[in-house]
Amino acid sequence: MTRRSDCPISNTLDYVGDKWSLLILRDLMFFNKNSYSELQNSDERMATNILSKRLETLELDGLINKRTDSVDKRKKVYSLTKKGKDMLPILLEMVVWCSKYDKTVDAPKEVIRRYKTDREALIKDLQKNIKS
Amino acid sequence: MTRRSDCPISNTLDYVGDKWSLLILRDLMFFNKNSYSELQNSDERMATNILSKRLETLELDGLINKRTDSVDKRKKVYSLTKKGKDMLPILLEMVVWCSKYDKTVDAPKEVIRRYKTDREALIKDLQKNIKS
DNA sequence: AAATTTAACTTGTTATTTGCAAGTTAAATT
DNA sequence: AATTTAACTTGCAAATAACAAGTTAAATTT
Repeated sequence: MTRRSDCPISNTLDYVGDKWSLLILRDLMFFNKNSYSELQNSDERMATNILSKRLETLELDGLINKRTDSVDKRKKVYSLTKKGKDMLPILLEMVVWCSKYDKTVDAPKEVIRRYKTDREALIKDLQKNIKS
Repeated sequence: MTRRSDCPISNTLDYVGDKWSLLILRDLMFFNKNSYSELQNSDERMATNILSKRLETLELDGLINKRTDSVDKRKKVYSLTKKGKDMLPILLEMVVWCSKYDKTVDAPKEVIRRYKTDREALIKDLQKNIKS
């Protein structure tokens, strides 16, 4: 999307302010998914053409990398760049907000607990565990 | 929007995962705007019918309140609920992320500085300053 | 008190984006 | 050689957003 203003929030939304991009980042971040088919099979069931387009723009925007698997040449491996991994705090805050206001949601309790005591360390830990 | 899954991130996006909602919250949060015309005149220039619809759903979702101004009856006053104010950390993380990766953006330096030293206090301060 | 302005919308209409179903291609497996 | 799998693409319908213009009720000006 074209830049709407000089506001950092607006600008961030120009990157990921659509219905799907942050869910792709979530899957790469928290569920260690890395292939097209894994991404397609998440609970929200994104349409294949939309997934394809989003992956393309996320790559163009430098949030993810795409490479071909060295053993299975059909397979493409998607991974987060540093820029992409650095969106983790945004997603974490969404988890925290939602688990406060919607108790029916599947929030990981251990994450919520650690968030309250040592947020910084939690973020580093979570980022460390992301597959490159 | 209808709930896509039980994921807290997906669910948060079902509230505010469109192009405009978070910008409305931003204006109410950081710029102390409270009227329709003020919201309409932000840099991104949202179309009036879209603004109208978004305000309606944000109110239905319990993120904002709408009341009639006591002196000028034409005027509607929009304000954030606690639930809405609690989205501030999400927006703050967007400011932090974007100012790290796009130096051409108008990020408030004092906020970025305070974020690094005392995030907690900064959030409370910013929330305290929001007009009810 | 009538005419004008203002705030907050609504109503068409067009353009863009999303969603669904089916089809394609190249590589791997049977 | 035939089938399956992974990662897409294509075409079309439905939903959403964008643009321009019009409406309504209250306030202000003349």
